[in-house]
Amino acid sequence: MTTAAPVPSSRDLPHPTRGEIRLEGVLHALSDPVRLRIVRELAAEGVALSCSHFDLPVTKSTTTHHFRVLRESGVIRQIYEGTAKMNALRRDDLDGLFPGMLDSLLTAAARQAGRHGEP
Amino acid sequence: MTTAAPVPSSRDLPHPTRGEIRLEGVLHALSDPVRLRIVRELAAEGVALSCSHFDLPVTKSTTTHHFRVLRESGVIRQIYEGTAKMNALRRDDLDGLFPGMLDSLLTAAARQAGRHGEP
DNA sequence: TTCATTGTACGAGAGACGTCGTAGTTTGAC
DNA sequence: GTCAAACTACGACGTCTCTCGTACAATGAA
Repeated sequence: MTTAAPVPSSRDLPHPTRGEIRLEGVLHALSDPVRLRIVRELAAEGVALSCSHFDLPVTKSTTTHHFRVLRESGVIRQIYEGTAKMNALRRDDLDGLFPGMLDSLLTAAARQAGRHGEP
Repeated sequence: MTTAAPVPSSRDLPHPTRGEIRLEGVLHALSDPVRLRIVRELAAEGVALSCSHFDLPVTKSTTTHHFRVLRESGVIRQIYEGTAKMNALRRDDLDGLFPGMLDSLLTAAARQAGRHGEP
């Protein structure tokens, strides 16, 4: 194998195109506490993260479900990388469609998290 | 009776306090097309509107349901005024809790509406 | 090949949701 | 007192959602 080529593994997953992303779907995806937490962490890290990186209060089956909801609503992009599945925020698409919305939602989530419990 | 006093009629409805409003609940409330439409219209008019002012593609029972979801999530405030029930956006509370979020959501909704169908 | 890691598929259960229709209550006007 | 208008309550329905457990598939390493 060569060195740096990010060879994408075989199987790939269905994603909505930018034009297919619906505001209602995005809001629904973010209205679940587990998913909102995932998105907050993705935004905070700024890079793609594997599913197993997250320490969520649900089983693996349920985790898979939540990541699928996020993907199908257009919030994240998922690609296989070896045995891991990497998840990245679709920032470009969301910012292109709804300028400023994602950031104000993330800010709102951070404020709420700050008010209650964890900083 | 006197002339201009906005005498509030007897029965009143349960509303969450500002501190009880949860982001997830607000996002869930706005993730339904009918409710998003109601909120957009309330924001556009800027004043309280009666339920019957809206021409929605659902029955009156369902309309009542949607207004209740909006009220219980903290998005709107409802007060009876005679036989009508007036609905107003809780702008102050939402802006206080989540600065800028409501406006960016409304802008996002307007952009999406502009892209598809009606201007 | 064997094995551990990572994640999926499938089915199931409990509950919430969006929708409706019918019957009822409250209010204000006549 | 009567009546129409505005809205609610309640029950029902089909669907979707969140959750889980078990069994399975793909990958990379030993």
